[in-house]
Amino acid sequence: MGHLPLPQPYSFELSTERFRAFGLDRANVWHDDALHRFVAGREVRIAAAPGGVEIEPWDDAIAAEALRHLGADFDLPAFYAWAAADPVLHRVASALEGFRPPLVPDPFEALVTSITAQQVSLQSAFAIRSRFVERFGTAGRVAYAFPTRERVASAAEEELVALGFSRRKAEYVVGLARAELELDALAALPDDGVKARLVELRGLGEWTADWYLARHLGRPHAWPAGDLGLRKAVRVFYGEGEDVADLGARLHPFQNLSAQYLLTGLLVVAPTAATGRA
DNA sequence: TACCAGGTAAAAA
DNA sequence: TTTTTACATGGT
Repeated sequence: MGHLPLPQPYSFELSTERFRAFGLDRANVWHDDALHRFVAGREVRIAAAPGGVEIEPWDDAIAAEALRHLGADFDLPAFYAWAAADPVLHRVASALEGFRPPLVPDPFEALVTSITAQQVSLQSAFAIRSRFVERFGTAGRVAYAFPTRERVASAAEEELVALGFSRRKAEYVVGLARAELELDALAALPDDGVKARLVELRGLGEWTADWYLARHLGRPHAWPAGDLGLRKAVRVFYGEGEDVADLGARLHPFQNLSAQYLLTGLLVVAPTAATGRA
């Protein structure tokens, strides 16, 4: 067991909202007031602790990956100072002080997670993805290790269809697993380069590439302008007249944090307005 | 029941 | 070149 300090401010409660809001994700299990998932190859339990989190079990590799996973690299004080000039963002950021968007540690997990969420509700996506994780992943005590690329490469598309994947998405996921592209190498490329490589693969479009930049690589300027949830959040917080692409340009250089604050704001700040009837 | 939900590729016009 | 359609599940 180890104590992992995180840059302040940090709210464990707000930062883990995503793991409770949409149903069960077998690879990121909220249980017993803690987040259970595989980090650096081992199943860990991450719980709130003064000034950060406590992690069990503990070693240097786990600590390093957990830091990144928990969003330690985001500069929240700089973001808040900058957001103070925008009344809308200031309101949302103030209500979510200490929210650090978690990053998906594994690139394959990030992409498959996005594919499962294409077009369908997050509730549906979580349900289908959990069945996939249980079928092809490795069971731990509480959580499952997300299926490896190698395991999925050897799967039959028909096996995914049986879990509720559309035939098209089953082809995307197995095709991605079997593709030549070296995912770890993408981290060395600029945003545009990452997107160009990803959208060459069947089933990975601009939306998926944007979320890869935002949720896996943690790139500051990522802005998934086509995302339905983000579009709703912009409508709710900025009003009908606001153009999502224009707003993205205006939110430079904090597009990623802005997008994630607006989306979490839908869950936490304006649950009533989020119905779209406000 | 029908419609919508954190898209994408392929067919049709 | 631009527009339309199919896709599968879960919630309402």
